[in-house]
Amino acid sequence: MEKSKNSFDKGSLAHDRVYKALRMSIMYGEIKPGQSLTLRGIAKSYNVSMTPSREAVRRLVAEGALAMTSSGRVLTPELSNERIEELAAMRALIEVELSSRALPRAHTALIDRLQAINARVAQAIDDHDAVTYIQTNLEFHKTLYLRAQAPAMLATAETVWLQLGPTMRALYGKLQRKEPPRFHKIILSALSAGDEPSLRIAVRSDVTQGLRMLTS
Amino acid sequence: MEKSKNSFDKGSLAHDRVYKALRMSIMYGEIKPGQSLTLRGIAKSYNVSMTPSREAVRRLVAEGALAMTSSGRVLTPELSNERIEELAAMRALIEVELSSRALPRAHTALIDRLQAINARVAQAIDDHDAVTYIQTNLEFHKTLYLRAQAPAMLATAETVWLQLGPTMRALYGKLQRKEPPRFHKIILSALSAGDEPSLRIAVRSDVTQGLRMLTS
DNA sequence: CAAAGCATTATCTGATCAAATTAATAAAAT
DNA sequence: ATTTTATTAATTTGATCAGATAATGCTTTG
Repeated sequence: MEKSKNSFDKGSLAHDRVYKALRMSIMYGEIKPGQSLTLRGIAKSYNVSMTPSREAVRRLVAEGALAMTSSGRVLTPELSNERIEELAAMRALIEVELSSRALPRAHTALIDRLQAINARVAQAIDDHDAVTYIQTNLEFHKTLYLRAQAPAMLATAETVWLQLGPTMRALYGKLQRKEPPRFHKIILSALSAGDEPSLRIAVRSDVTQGLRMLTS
Repeated sequence: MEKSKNSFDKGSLAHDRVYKALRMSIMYGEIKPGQSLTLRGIAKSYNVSMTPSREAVRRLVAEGALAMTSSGRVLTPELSNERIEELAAMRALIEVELSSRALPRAHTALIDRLQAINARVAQAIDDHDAVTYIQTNLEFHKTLYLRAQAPAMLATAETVWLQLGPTMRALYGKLQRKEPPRFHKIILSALSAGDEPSLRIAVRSDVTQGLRMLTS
């Protein structure tokens, strides 16, 4: 099939494809902090021109996933300890609320799915696969929060994840994990028991623990 | 002086000028919900081509200030009651935290400035000037939160304000205010007294009260 | 009320311009 | 003579515009 350049199928616009691809690379930590990107380079990688590339980049800059110098150069931001602490606090704030809202709607089917995802997290740890680990870990949280029926909050949470992406990758390198995150299991029990206070504490701990290690 | 088209003075890029102008119009409620915009129209209004206009619009869409149909048409979003309730909950969550963090650094100079701003809020109410009311009201909050030294949280709060802009304008129309928001005064007293629990309750109430009226 | 033609609109590419970065070269100091 | 600094040229890079293309919405007609 020919590469029909000018047929925007409305589901696959050029800038959107570029955005999604870059977003994944960043959120899952495939791009390391401080690395610089050029619009022409991005354009070439995805077989598009500069305009859609710049739109994708601009969007990611707006979301805090990329940084721009005063001259318009693009690079992945290196976060200060203060910024990491602040983002971790936001995760705690928002995700605790999301889990609370999800709790009344969390039935067995959901818990089973979470358990399955958690198994994949464990597998990624066994394989020493950092990208898959981050990906499945976030999938665990997102699957739960989706039940909260709070799209604006979820979007905000994902924006924070995006900003922490490169950092989470660095984190994974430091702590040599051997076992799946223990708080995930506590989250699952609290969910089954309908125990809101425990759930809130467990989510807060899960979200905070790792990041705290980086700032010390 | 000639209209030098291709001199980007780096402080005044075309897309940035358009973005800032549109953002202000939206946040202060000058554009009413449901109103539709065209890229060509925006481009013409600001004497630029479509490319920077689209970038500005895209950014605002990413921030939730504008919505796009599947065909790329731009319009100010009309928020459902659920969405309004959710955004108000986010304001409460984040702004309570911001005020808590600002409290230890809030000295007399800051409180004086807040009092001055509050006087301008009252003036705007006297003048029945909705735009200035919303503007100064947000300035009151922002001035306080700036002291929290938490740029990521503040940015998130401002994004929420942006999404609520058109709604806040509608709100102002419904409740015919005669006096300045009473919670502002409680916030100021709590600040002076260093009373964190009162501050948190006052901020939460101030943020929640008005929006709640809209959803009923 | 349905269909076809017309006008409007957004998306993308390629070209052009200006700024910024890098490379190269010359000058100066140790 | 070697290293450092200053200056200048060349290259890279981002921002913008105008034009071409295709999809969408609207109007008119059967």
